[in-house]
Amino acid sequence: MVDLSTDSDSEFSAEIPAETGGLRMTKQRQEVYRLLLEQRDHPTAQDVFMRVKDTLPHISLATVYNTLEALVQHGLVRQVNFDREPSRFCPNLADHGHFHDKVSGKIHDVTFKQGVSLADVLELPPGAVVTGIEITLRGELPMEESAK
Amino acid sequence: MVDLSTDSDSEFSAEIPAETGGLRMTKQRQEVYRLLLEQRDHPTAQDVFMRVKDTLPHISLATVYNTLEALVQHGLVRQVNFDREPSRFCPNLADHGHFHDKVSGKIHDVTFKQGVSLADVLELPPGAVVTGIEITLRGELPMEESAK
DNA sequence: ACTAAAAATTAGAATTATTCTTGCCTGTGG
DNA sequence: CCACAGGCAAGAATAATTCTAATTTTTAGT
Repeated sequence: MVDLSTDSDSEFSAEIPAETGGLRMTKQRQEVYRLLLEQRDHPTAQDVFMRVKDTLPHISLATVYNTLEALVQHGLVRQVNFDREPSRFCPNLADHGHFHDKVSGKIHDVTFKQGVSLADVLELPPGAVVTGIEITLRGELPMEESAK
Repeated sequence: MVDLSTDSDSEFSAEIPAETGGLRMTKQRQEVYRLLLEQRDHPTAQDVFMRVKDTLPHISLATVYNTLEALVQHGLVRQVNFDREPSRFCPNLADHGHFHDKVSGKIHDVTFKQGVSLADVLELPPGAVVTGIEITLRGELPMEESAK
């Protein structure tokens, strides 16, 4: 317990770190987030659960779900869905889509070419305000590439 | 699957109608398919179930699921997913994406502008062979338009 | 430090969309 | 008529996720 000054006027303690989007960083959230940043292979909640147990053996699956939701709400992580498969989680915040390789089962991030905007490509309903985009590609990669 | 005739000569019975992609058309399948073609508002399996009961009161939900799956397998209908919501079904076979209006809850088909190909826009992994694309937009439409 | 209030965690129950199982029915060909 | 294949219905089973209730941890005030 660090004893903070009991001084009356005083500056307030550090504002919530912008980096975490105002999310209180508990052990569990730190570990889950760190793990997502470290292994960027788009794990499911189950995957995260199994991995995080190495460092936090007592964590519960519910906490993993709660944590992932909190990270998503606070904009630190994106939730990605393929058909009806379990959701996957991705710490890449840049605008991007996902290529799902049928052969290896791996998912690759796919960025947009410079200078193109989706509006250039799609016949949007007039007046539409787009707040979110999701692009999913399915296909195959030659072996050498999918081993990447 | 389809049993090809083992007969030596003989004409074959009428070829499977191309229109149905080789799917045997029962009452249930006809109704479900007709309904999808008629009300193109991207219904869920539940929606279809409720609607089709008007004409086939004894149909079961399992049959609706089976039928929708069969229609999808045979390429007559597309299955569309938004996040983890129940799947929706869409008889529009042309390449298109979906715009999900938060306000009205309605889903609008979004076609590609002429002459653009996704490969022009995305930084695909080298060698990638794309077999399927899914584009989902989320946002809002001004009132007049969403009433359309 | 002491305490009350707020937020997070946990374990397990509940929910929900979907799939599976089992038995019955129907249409077709021999 | 009989056998067989495919379809259908009803309900059970499954799987991902969410909810509930109880406990623990953190925060803030004094």
